[in-house]
Amino acid sequence: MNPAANADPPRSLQKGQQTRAAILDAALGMASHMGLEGLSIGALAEVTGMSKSGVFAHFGSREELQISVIREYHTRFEEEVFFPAVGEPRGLPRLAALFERWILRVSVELDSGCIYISGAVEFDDRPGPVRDALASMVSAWHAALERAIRIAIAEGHLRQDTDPHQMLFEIHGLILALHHDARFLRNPGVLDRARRGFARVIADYRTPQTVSQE
Amino acid sequence: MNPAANADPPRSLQKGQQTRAAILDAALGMASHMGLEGLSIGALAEVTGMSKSGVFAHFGSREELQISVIREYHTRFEEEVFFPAVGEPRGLPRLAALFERWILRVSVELDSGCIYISGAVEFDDRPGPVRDALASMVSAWHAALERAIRIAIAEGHLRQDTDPHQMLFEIHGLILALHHDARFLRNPGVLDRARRGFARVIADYRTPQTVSQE
DNA sequence: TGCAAAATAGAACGACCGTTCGTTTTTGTG
DNA sequence: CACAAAAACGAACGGTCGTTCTATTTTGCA
Repeated sequence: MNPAANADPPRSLQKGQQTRAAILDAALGMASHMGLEGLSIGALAEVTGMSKSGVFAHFGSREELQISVIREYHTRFEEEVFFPAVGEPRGLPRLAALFERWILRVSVELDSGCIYISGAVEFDDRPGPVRDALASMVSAWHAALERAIRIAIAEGHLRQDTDPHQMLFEIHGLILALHHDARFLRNPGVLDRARRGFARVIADYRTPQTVSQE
Repeated sequence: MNPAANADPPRSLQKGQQTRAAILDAALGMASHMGLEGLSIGALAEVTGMSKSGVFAHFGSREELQISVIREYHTRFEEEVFFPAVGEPRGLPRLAALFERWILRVSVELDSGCIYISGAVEFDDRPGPVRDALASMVSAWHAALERAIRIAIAEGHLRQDTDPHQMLFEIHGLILALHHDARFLRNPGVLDRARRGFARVIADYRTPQTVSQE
């Protein structure tokens, strides 16, 4: 049925790693739509044009496939959100860049979905390696954000008595609300709502004197 | 295996409605843990001590079962969150009561899960009657909240230029962050974080003069 | 170019799924 | 008490799932 789908394969990777990457790419797309629990090796085989056992052999188990997908998502998230933003100046500019890239990632994902968010709901009651992998990466991301907040405090951009945990909690809420309203309710204009929410949070935690300084 | 589980059945309902209610109760508990997609008629039959076909006959299809669970959750949510809160005085007191009961519902559900939230993630990419039922009830709840905000504006408790949609967006974010951090990350003390976030939102949208008035 | 190793295919498995159907039990009532 | 209606059962169905095995093909290197 499927005309041979491999066009100009780059010679940089071994064949195995190459198809593994292709499978992982398809799996990430599938998990974004159907969730990590919606991942099916059979469907994945159909999409990639290989046999079920061929797909299976690359991961050894469904659970390992799910974890691989999580790791792949983590890598992309780092590349598209974290690394570009840490190039910004320390303090508020960096924090704002992190947030802006974050909301773009979540809302570009109008048709792809954030695995961190959907995974958190899917696995909040399912102990095991998948949940552990997911939780550790979400926690790492939150820790990075909290670090950015602490830097902004140290730089004098935010009030000295700012509770970084609390501020992160509120910012994270804006992301989750954006995800919910954009993907589930399909409300238009939610991206700007998230931005306005962020501006209000920043305004609240900002040092009074810097308002006129900048 | 299972010793006859029906102890003193109330005579108010027909037998059919009675067992249907029992099934629905078990289904709600199961859906809270495994999600609406995790609902399985076989597992439900085992829990209630009846046959698969016996359970099935009460709903006619798995989809209808899911919708029934959503409706049941809606009813309980109304009873435990909405109705008691609308007894409070119009304006800020009522809005605060709605929020307080809401966060309790979400965090008491440390071991039961909010179907509105998990369902939104599960069905954001799955068109169909289940998604429609879920969306209509979530929207109804949001509309009720927005109404409460508008009343608070009309009462003069909140600034006249308050954007109800925006404020709802931010409050909803607090709920979602609470749900995420409590259930997935299992962070302690998140309930108070949600309360502090709410207080900050209120403070921002409050009419300046009322601060000293009360 | 030849050959071991890696990659993929293909068939089969046991388990669970939702659903159907015919039968049996239980219910409520005239 | 009898009897029709409602409820519950039990077996079977076609399907999909993850996984295992053995064979076949493809790869990459000596």
